[in-house]
Order: sequence, then C-alpha cells, then structure tokens
Amino acid sequence: MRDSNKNNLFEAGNVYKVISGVVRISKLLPDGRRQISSFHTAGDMFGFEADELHNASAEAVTPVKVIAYKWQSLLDSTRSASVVRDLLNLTMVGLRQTQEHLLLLGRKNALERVAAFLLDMAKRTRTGSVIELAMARHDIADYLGLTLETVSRMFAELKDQGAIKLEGARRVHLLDTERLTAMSA
Amino acid sequence: MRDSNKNNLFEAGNVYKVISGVVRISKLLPDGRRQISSFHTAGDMFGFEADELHNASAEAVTPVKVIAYKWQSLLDSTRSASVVRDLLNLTMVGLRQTQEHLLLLGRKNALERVAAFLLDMAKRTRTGSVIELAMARHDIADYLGLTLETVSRMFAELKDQGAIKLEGARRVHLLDTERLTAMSA
DNA sequence: CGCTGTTTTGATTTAATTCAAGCATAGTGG
DNA sequence: CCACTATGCTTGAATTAAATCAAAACAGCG
Repeated sequence: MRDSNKNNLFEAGNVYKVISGVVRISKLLPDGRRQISSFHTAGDMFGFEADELHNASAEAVTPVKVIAYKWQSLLDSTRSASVVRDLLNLTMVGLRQTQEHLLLLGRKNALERVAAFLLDMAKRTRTGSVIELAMARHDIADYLGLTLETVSRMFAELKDQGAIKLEGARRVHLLDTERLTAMSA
Repeated sequence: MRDSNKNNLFEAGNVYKVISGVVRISKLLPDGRRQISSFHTAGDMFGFEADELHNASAEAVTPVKVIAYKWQSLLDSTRSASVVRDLLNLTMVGLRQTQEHLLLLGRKNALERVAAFLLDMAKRTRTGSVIELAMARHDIADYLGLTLETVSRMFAELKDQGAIKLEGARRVHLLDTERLTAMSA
C-alpha cells in the first residue's frame, strides 16, 4: 500500500485500488489543454488504461492511499482465471462509463453536464443528498469539457432554480434530485 | 455468421467480430441527440459495452457480415483462460481509444476533430493516403460531437488549405499528413 | 430524366469562452 | 488576534466558435 499525494501515481504494468482519497485520470494536449476522463474514490480500481505509449496520467486530487497490484503477479496467481475474469468485468464497466461520458461531452449542454456530474457524485458517495466535492472547479471543468467560469455559472444557475444549495464552494445539497435528473437529459 | 444491414445488431450476452462492412456504436438522449462512440471495420471486435440496463446500440453503416460469439460459450470453452485474457486485452484497448476520444470531444476544436478523424480513418484502412468514407456527414458529426454543417465546413477548410482533396463527398485524398497531424492536436 | 436524400454554402443567432475585476476563505506570521 | 497574502471562486462584459435556419448544388438510382 502506498500513501501519496505526489503527482503521477501510475506505472504501466500495475493496476491500483483506491483505499481512500480521490484520484483523477487525465490526458493532455501538447498545448496544455486537459481532459479528465474519470475520478476514482474508495473501492474503485484503475490503471486499465495505462500502457507504454499512451500517456494517461493518474494524480491524487486529495491525499490518497492505494494498493498497487502487479499485472504480472495477477496473471501468475493460482486463481488467475477468476481474477482475469474479474478484471475483464471491471474494464467493461469502465468502458461503459467512458461511453456514457462521451455522450455527455459530445451532446450535452453546460447545465446538463453539471447536473449529471452532481448526480453522479451523489450516487458514488452515498451520503444522502449532501455531497462534499473533493476537487476544484478547474478539475470539474476539465472533466466536463467546460471552463471553470462556466461551471461556476451553472452552479449559480442550479442554485437560483432551487435545485441545489451551496455551503461554501465544496459542499452541495441536492434539494431536488428529481429535477436534476430531468435536467441532466 | 450473420449477413445484415438491419438496424440493431446487438444482443447483450454476445460479442461480435466484424468480417466486412462498417458498424457504428451509439447512444441516444431522450430527445434524440446522438453520440457515436466508435466505428468498427473488418477485423474489429465489439460488444464489450453491452449490458441489460445500459442502452448502447450497434448499427450497420454499410451491409455487414459479423460473427456472433456467445459470451457463455467463450467462458466455458477449454481454452477459456487464454480467451478471457484476449478479451481483457481487447477491452483495454477499447478503453484507451474511448479515452482518447474523450479528449477530442472535451477539448479539441472543430478543425482539430476533423483532422484527427481523417488520420484515424487512414490508419485503419491502410489504403495509403486515399480513404473511402463509409459513413455520411451526419454520422461523422455524431461521432465528433459537431453538426453535419460544421463537418462539411471543416472539410472545405482543409481542402482550401491544401491538406486534403475531395473526389465526391466520400473519397478523400490526404495530401499533407504531416500538416494534418499537426492540426489534429 | 426526374426524384430523393446528401452535401455544400450562406446569413444569423446563441451558448460558451475569454478577459477582467472583485470576493471569500484559509493559512501565516507579526 | 488581526492584518496580509495566496488561492480558489464568482460575477460581469465582450468576443467568438459553432449551431441553427435556409437554400442551392450535387449525386445516385429507379
């Protein structure tokens, strides 16, 4: 197990399980534009995207504890067969989530994206209708394919409409999940 | 093997291999907005995204021949272990490609998207620098998160810049791959 | 040759970005 | 304990890239 808030968590050839904290997976364009493909929280596994050529990076959004599994040792283990089947399942789930995110980035407007994001976060954390955002507006923007200003404006819009309440910038009360769901398109 | 140009190719519980033709995988929003997550051509496998709940659909862009493999029988086979490992690899490759596409949808402008699309198509087909587009502008638009008009304008722009030449709407000569590559990111 | 669906091109509108201040909040040291 | 600073967030005004609306040009195909 590894206790870290350093920059790049990954080495290709490993798969990771998050014990606590939040990790973001992202890719950069040469000029610095960034797209975050996913956030991972306690219990999630990641690292299926890593390979030698492709340069995705994994970074800690908050201080993080992760377990690193060596790819090689997973394949060699006596239970290898069922382990590989589990890994396949996890990767397939990841693929589905990523395709859902494609739909968001390709076809949803700013308000729909933010509404969908909040609902997704609420689903993960299971702390009722109050969510604690671990990441900055800038990270949310890079996840949703928007600018941080637009994200901020959409939060304000949702607040004005009475769908959410903000306690500081990071704690969000979902007041009307019904409506958020409808808005998330 | 299945010879088809009908609408939805998939049943969950199957994985498919394309023998010939082109398949598109897409998701719809309730109001009809569509995002195509991938096109699959001869040799490609697809179906890793399918499950009971999630509604992705696979459709033939051209008349298609595919082989359907029953998930169950793949797992039961005597060579199951290596088969599952192969499926895991394919799914991981799919995940990487999908994340690359997230970067395109979230952060690239229209010209960059179209340039990247053309290069990607060229890489797949390996017919030198001339590519035959199997799909309509509308499908390209839904893949790139644009409107068909914008796609058309970007083709015109690339033509004006001397990066490509069009022979009708569907055959594209890549005249300056170098520049297209630079433009694509 | 005349349809039908596809693609291109043009004019206008709009959603989101960019640029530019201000405002909060938390942390630091006097 | 309170100024002082750094960092992140919000808000406003102006700009812009892409969407929308609208029409013409272009295939294919019966």
